[in-house]
Amino acid sequence: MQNLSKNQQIIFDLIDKSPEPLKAYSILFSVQKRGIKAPLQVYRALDKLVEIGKIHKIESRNAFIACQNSSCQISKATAFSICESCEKVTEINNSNLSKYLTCFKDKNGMKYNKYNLEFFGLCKKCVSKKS
Amino acid sequence: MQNLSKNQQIIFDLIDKSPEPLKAYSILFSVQKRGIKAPLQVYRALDKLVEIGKIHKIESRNAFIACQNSSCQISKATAFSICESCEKVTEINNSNLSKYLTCFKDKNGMKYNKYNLEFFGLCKKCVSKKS
DNA sequence: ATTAAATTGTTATAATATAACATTTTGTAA
DNA sequence: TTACAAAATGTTATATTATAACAATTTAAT
Repeated sequence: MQNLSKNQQIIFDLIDKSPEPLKAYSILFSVQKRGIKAPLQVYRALDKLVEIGKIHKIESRNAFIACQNSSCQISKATAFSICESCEKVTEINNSNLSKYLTCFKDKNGMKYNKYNLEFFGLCKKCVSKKS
Repeated sequence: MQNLSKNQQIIFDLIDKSPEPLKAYSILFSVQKRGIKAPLQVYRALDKLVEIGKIHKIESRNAFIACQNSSCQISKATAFSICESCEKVTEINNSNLSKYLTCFKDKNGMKYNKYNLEFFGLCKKCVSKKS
């Protein structure tokens, strides 16, 4: 596995340390003190980090999270749980699920090589708050 | 089920007739002749149509498609196949899959009430073109 | 008729993302 | 060790997607 470039490393470190998904412009704001001044610098690093599987994009939130599974692998099978109250996002690492979806074949005869799944609901904490 | 308002109906008809997912600003362009002039008018109709389950948002594409299943139900369990070559999007209606995902429970103890799944790959046509 | 909820109209602006072009750095093979 | 290609960077401008805020109108149920 290749090493990260300077900008990629700066941005990966930030995302990796964050307890919550980060948005591109919030990343931009955070790394301006480190010399990254333009949106495109952020987006290019994000694209690369996604491509090599170090981070994932949470599509429904336009935000990025560090990979929690095997941090160097290209990610073709991603699943997340998202709390609609506190917005906590967790990567799901469940071999039964990934096996089921990787092997899934629909009647349309399409050959899948990738999937992304997002579950929505209330996390434990938020469920108990509401009761 | 309630009737659609004027703007909602105009925009739903457009999406429903389209063979491919439509983006908000392309919708705006198409309906300007019918008196809808501002982005917000489009987004408000889209929000409502999504809420009542007449259309779905394809999150990875920021585009909207008419529901192919039971067009009046609130959609809490959506799955799509997306061809990465021709961008054709099809709603997957597979009871085994929806049953599996609706019942899925992860070890985090979170209570899911909704999911969205997007499969990516090559459709039949595009697979044969490449060979 | 009254009234609350939903919808519409409108202007402005926020948030997300890419185009285009020039330069520099990095890895690798002659 | 130089030369070369690929990757990464820097920069300005702009495209695309989405919402805020406020006023007016329509709809549907009393």
